[in-house]
Amino acid sequence: MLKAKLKQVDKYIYEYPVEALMQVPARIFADQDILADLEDKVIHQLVNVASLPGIVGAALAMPDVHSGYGFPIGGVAAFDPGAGGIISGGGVGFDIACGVRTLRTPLSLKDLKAREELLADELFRTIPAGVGSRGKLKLSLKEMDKLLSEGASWAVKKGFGVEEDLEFIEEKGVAQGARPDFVSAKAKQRQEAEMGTLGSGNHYLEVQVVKEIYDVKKAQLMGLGLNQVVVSIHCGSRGLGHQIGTDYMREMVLAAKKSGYFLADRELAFAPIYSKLGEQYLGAMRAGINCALANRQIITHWVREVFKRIFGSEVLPLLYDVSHNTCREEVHEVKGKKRVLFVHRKGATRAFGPGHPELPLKYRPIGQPVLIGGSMGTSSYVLVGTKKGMELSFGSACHGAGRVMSRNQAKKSFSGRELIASLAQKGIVIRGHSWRGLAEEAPLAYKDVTRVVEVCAQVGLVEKVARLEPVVVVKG
DNA sequence: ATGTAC
Repeated sequence: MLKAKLKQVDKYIYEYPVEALMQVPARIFADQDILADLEDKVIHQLVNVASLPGIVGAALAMPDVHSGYGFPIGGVAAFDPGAGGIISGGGVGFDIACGVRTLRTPLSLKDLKAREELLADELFRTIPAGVGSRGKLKLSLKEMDKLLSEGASWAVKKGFGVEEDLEFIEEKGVAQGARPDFVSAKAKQRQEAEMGTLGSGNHYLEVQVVKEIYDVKKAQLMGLGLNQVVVSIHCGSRGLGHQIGTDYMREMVLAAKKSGYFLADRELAFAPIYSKLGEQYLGAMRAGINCALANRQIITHWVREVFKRIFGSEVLPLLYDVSHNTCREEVHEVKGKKRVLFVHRKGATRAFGPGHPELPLKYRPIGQPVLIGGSMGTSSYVLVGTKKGMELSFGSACHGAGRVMSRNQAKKSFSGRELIASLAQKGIVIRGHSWRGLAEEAPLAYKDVTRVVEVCAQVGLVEKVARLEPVVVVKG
């Protein structure tokens, strides 16, 4: 049991000390319950990450951590390119730039006036979702390359959304340095009819109500009030991101064999940031980020059209958009020195503190909005990043509830029909594309998101602003 | 997460 070697270093911080090939310690943000459920495999994966060349500080795990492909989901690791730092496909994940965005509406819960069923039908009809879902757009190769270079900005130019939206997306809606020429033809082919689709698994579109406010001032600044209706979209880069992951993880394994790098786990294959393969993956991954940002932007436009048809609502303003599967070049202060680092966040959200120059002026005084999606039928949270988070976690926080049960296990344990009945009892209207898919997302297959958020808040990585509850859920 | 196996 690797868990036995964990030492508590602070109230909710546990550390696995440096040993063998580790360059830095591993650190887990958790309470007793989360620790009790922690898989040994997670610690093993963290130890592997902590042993990678050029890692800085510590290999980190958020309270929603669970084991993933090579690198834990809920993991954060920063690398110094000048110190031999690496980039790993497994450290980003297959669904590149999977993320959440939240839109404000001018409606309060009572304004829905029992039109939840109609709203659910219209959203379900308008936004394609489900495994292998194909959209209403078919892109030429040339157009695809523009999209991969320009992200959400491409979508806005095409009439999906408004210029103001870009201000409220990380990196202003465009990952710079994207290289569509480093993305395989196969990846582009898979995506040509998938723009503006939600996908499956834990991806969703939810109409939610602000149920609780923890910080009135910050909520006001974000334009959130009690009982207000908002819309959250959780999806990613679909087939394109997955194919980029597949292509480059294979290349990274081959490169290791060729160059004689030691791989503790072939799923955690990597390339030096300063290498041809490292540059290629970075360029392709950034193209994947742009794909996901454009995807959420297109869906946003269709959500707005539905609200306009049903409620006559004007444009629903974008509160913010976060991506939780990325590797980004950022400046961080380490032991009093500013360093350029490549921060992997896999199932972890960027959570920059107040004053950070990357933040839109509107939010700069309070910190970056951090959007946390719950499991199906449970709460979501709006948080903000903190100064302490900049010091403890390279400005990062959790991303959601985190699985405690595999998809297969959940499929065997729960029935989609029963889930819908129990959600209906809570007054939640749900539309899904697959019974089996619904069972995989049963709330009991996940940790309690409230506890996960509480640990992040207690450690000081974030401050709580508001809690949202679903009213209408559309699943893939 | 994923053209739910290459």
